[in-house]
Amino acid sequence: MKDKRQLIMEATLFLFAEKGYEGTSIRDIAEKANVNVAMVNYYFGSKEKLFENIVKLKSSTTRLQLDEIASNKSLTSIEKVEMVIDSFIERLFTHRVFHRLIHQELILNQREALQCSIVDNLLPNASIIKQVIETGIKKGEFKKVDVESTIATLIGTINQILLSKKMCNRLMGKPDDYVPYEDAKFKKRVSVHLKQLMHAHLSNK
Amino acid sequence: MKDKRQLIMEATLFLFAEKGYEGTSIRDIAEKANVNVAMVNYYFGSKEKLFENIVKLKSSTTRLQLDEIASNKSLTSIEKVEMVIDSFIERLFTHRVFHRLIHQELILNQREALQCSIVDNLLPNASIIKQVIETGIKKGEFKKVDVESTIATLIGTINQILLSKKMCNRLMGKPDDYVPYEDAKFKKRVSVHLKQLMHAHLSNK
DNA sequence: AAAAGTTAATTAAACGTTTGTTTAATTTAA
DNA sequence: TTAAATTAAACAAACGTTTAATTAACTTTT
Repeated sequence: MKDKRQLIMEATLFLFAEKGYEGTSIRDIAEKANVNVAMVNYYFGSKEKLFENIVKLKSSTTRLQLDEIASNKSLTSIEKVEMVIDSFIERLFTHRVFHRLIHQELILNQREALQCSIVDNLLPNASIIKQVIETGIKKGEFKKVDVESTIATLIGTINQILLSKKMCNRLMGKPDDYVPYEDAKFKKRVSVHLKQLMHAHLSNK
Repeated sequence: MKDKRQLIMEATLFLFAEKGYEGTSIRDIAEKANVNVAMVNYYFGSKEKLFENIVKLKSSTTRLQLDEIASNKSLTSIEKVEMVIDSFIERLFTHRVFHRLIHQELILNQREALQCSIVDNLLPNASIIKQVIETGIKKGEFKKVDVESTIATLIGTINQILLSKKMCNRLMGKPDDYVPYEDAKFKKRVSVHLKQLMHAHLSNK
């Protein structure tokens, strides 16, 4: 049987992403994790500390793939961008529950400290892409685009698709009960779109 | 002196967008609007109905400009896209507080009915853009792109910039206390980026 | 190996607040 | 005089958290 700490964190992650921080009660969490209410405060001290624990744990595993791509010297800039796109899509789609949770916190302006730690954890990823694009521009492989806005487009497109299932399905012409995030075809579609988009936007053919 | 109904709705809009639905109490609202707690339920019946009232009121004023652009026959498709971009940026930047609020609701999966009415109100705008792009493709002015994904890029880019000030500033290389949304230069920057992007992505030069 | 002792894990119940909402009384306006 | 607007106070329910008692899991001692 699983560690209760872990059971609680998994249940919390799921419920927070589904119903938000304020919308989820400790009793909800305890029920979902099949533990006594008191266990949550026993292991984590408080609801807010439980939240911080989850964010820290989940954030610690990030950023490895991106670094690898950026530092690979046998790739052209556009190849790197394409790999970054696939890496991003794969990562965000897989961790979409957590992704939705941290974006709820970003949109909300409460819990300043937590928001800072989220931004600090997300930004290095953006910086790697930034570096890739800037290098491409210096080498003359890319046009002189607005690098920061281009990153906003990359991340924003994926977020637009990822953060609201209902909106995504309606926008992409799918039925309401369709679950796009587990469909490999759908992932491929987003990947192809972003690669075409970035190629047209960046490449100095 | 202003109508109390309106005072309550304005205070609610501000607080909901700032602290979320669950994070805002009726007492918070009453204090901000300088009215008695009982006034909220007296005028609106319940917290949830108050929410619905705000969404309906704010949504009713949408969609007029976009229709005008789409049906203007003296414009080329790319000109229409450019005008849609500016119209979108202007609109979302101006109503960014409300915009943040409804996106909180979209990301959360509670309050199904409210989510539906939000999607129903946002989607027609997307459909107009869709129609513009599809017409451009049929006329041969545009490449055969993934129309739905292209719209996700358009909206997603603006959302990425609009929904979190902290993330926006860090991403765009601005100091933390900078307020991008009231800076005309910043709006211009986003507009220029999106137009360049869409031109490269769509145009069949 | 059994018993006793010690710590950790787990529980049901209660704590004091805060929540959205309602009541019943009072003031204001028509 | 009548209806609408406004108020302070109270309502029950739900909240995060704590308590005090009990069980389980190890250690140590015999």
